[in-house]
Order: sequence, then structure tokens, then C-alpha cells
Amino acid sequence: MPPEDRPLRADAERNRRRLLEAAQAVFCERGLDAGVAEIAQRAGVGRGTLFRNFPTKQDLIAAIVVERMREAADHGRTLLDASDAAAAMFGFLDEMVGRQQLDRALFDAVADTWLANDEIRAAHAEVIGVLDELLRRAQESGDVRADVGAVDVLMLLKGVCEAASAFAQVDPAMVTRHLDLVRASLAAPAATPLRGRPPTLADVERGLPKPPATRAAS
Amino acid sequence: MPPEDRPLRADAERNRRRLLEAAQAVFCERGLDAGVAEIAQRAGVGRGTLFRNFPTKQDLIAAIVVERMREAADHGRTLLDASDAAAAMFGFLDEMVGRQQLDRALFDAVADTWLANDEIRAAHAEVIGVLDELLRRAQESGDVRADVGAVDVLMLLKGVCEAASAFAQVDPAMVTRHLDLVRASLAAPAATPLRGRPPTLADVERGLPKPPATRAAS
DNA sequence: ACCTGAACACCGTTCAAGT
DNA sequence: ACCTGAACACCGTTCAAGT
Repeated sequence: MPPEDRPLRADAERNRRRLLEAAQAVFCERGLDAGVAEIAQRAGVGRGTLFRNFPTKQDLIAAIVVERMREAADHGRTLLDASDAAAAMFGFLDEMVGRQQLDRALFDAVADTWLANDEIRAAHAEVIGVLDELLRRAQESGDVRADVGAVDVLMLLKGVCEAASAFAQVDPAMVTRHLDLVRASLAAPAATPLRGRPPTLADVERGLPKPPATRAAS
Repeated sequence: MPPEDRPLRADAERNRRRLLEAAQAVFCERGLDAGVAEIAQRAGVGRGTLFRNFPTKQDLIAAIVVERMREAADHGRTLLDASDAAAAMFGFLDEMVGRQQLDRALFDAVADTWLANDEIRAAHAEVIGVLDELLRRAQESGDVRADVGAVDVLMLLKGVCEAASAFAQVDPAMVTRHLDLVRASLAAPAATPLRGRPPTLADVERGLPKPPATRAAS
């Protein structure tokens, strides 16, 4: 195992890239149940090489998810200085839903892998950070109710994604419609206040899925 | 294979019951990844018997999900003559979220199995039918916006369930809060109308997951 | 008519041998 | 330092033999 940050040997680096690309394509076409054998073959490497780069299939999936989340966060940052703050935030939500419809298999995985993986955790925090700023601006503009937090909005978004991946590919209009409902729930002024306090990132990270359950238990 | 409706032999019927109970318990404790071996053992039968009753592990899961959906529909019907129609509908939504939190593994499965299975399809239609009536009454009472349909509401509900199973077991207040947001999105009068038309049951059933992909393809 | 468990197929993962 | 593919382990599913 090479020290943490030393750059990979040129061919190794290339293999890693190829594996990520192949995995992305295969998962997109065949779903997450696609075998690692196909991915390795498509990347032109042996199965062993796959597991050298990604100790587990889950890690391979996680690596792709992280890439996507980072892209989303980047896009969100470009919206930070838009004139219409509320439109910017909803545009961000739109984008994220669209992204997940491209290859829904990947985002299905987030539910499983979720925050068990450190890199996903970091990327996730990054997305929440951007959304938090977009939301704050929209609230300051008076178009979005003041008693919601970024995690609230992300929960709603996850709901839209879920519904979208369930059956909205038939008709993208359904996604638009569902987003309209989310917009309505976030509109200011709020008719009745929300109970409880806005969940924090810490709340989310505390609610981890059951521990990895390593087969080592006696 | 016995003719469709002939009652099973007494011991066979008992084995079927035991399998369902064992499966429910095991899935609840260990999640859907639990092995069929453990289920068969817990039920006190051989693995072959399991597959005689449920041709595939998915079918076993589906059978449990169908049971739960039927229970939910039954409960919904008891709410049909409540005095406060809106409260009745939201009570129904509450119940369904609570149910899915009991053993979330099962409802996670609905996303996979979803409408691929005929029995699930029927039970699903039943739930939508009840929800449709609850909704209609709530709309007539003037407390719920008129431009949403039962499928819209079910989509929102699925979002809540998703969010709940992701991290709400830490604090049930989060679910309450999310339901408050759903309530806000459904409140009458609607500030801005929804785009598109309410999705129908047919729309949902058209949006099936990729075909079973039987390994028979040449 | 139904039950059983050994055997099979499939797929994620490891590792000894190579370069 | 990295690659490879045969071998292993695990688990869903089948089926020949039993009652």
C-alpha cells in the first residue's frame, strides 16, 4: 500500500480512470446489479485490478456518487450570485433531480452507502453547504419561508428524486409537478409554522444505517 | 402444480404461514440481505419448501409487502366516515409512515419489486383507491387544494417515507416536521396552480422498472 | 402431494504467480 | 509497484430421492 498521497504510477492512474468510466457506463445501462466482471472487461483490466483500486464494489459505486455530488455542488456555487435568489435555489433543485434521472441507479445507491463512507460524507456536507447558502439568500429575499433549513429542503428533494425514479421517466412533467408542490410547501409566508427545529447536518450523520456488520461477530 | 384455488394440504398451509412469519422477523432484524437459509431454518422447513411456496426470494418479500398494504388499506377505510376529512387523510398518511418505520426493509423493497408483481399491483391500486376517497372528501371540505390527485399525494408520501428511513429514526420529530411540509404543500387555497394534470394510476403502471431481464436473452 | 438437503450456478473477493 | 486470472466463499435456486 503506497503512502497516502504519492501519485499513482502512470498506467495505474489510467486504469483507475478507465474503471470509473466503464463502471459508470455499465451501471447506467444494466443497473447496479451488473457484475464487476463486465466492468473490468470493459475497462480492459483484470478483476484483481478493480479490487486493488476499489476494495469493494460499494467503494466503486461510492467513488462515482462522490464525483456527481461534487459536480452538483460546483454547479450550485455558480448560482450563488444570481439576481433572483429563490429562482436560483429552485434551479439548483431542478438540476439535481435531472442529474439523478440520467443514471438513477447511482443515486439509488446513496440510500445504501449513504453516510457509511467518509468521502460520501464529505461530498454530502459540501452539497448541504451550498444549498444552505442558496436557501439563506432565498429566505432573505422573502420568497421562501424562514423556518426551514437546508436539510429540510434536501429531504424534500430526496422525495422528489425517489418519486421521479419510481415512475417519472414516463413523463418528465410529473417531476415538474412534484417540484411545484415542493415550491408550495416552501413558499412564504407560511400559513402554519413547522413543529420542531430544523434538522442539522449532525442530526443526519447520527442517523446512520446499521453498522457494517462485519462477518467477524462471534 | 395444483389447480389455482384448491386449498393446500394442512401441513403445507402451516408451512406457508410459518415461512411468512419467519421471513418477516428475519427481514426485520437483519434486513433484506438476510439469507433464505436462515428463514427456512427459523420456520423449521427445508430450503426447498421455501421455494415451493415462493418461487423466488423476491416473491417472498412481495407476499409480505402485499399483506402490509392490505392492512393499510383496511385501516384507511375505517377513516372514511370521520367528521374532519382533512384530519382523517393526514392521519392515514401518518399511519403509513409509522408502519414503514416499523420494518423499513420491507418498504425499501417496494421500490425494487414495485409493480413488477401482479399482487403488489392489485394491493397498490387498493391503497390508491382508499386514498382517493379520503382525498376527495378532504377537498370537498375545502381544507385541501383541489388540483392534486391521489397519486400526487402518494408521491409526496413516498418522499416522506424515504426521508424517514434515511435518518429519522434518530428523532421521530423529523417525520412530523416533514409531514407538516407536505401539509403546507397541499393546503387550500393554492397560491399558484400546479402545472400539468394529476397523474393517474395508469401513468404509474406504465412507468415500470426495466423488464425482469430474464437470462434467456440470446 | 409435499418435503428435504445435496448439488449447481452465479458473482464478489482473494491471492499466488507473473512483469 | 502493479497486473492477472484461477481459485474460493457465499447464497439463491433446482432437483432427484424420499415420505
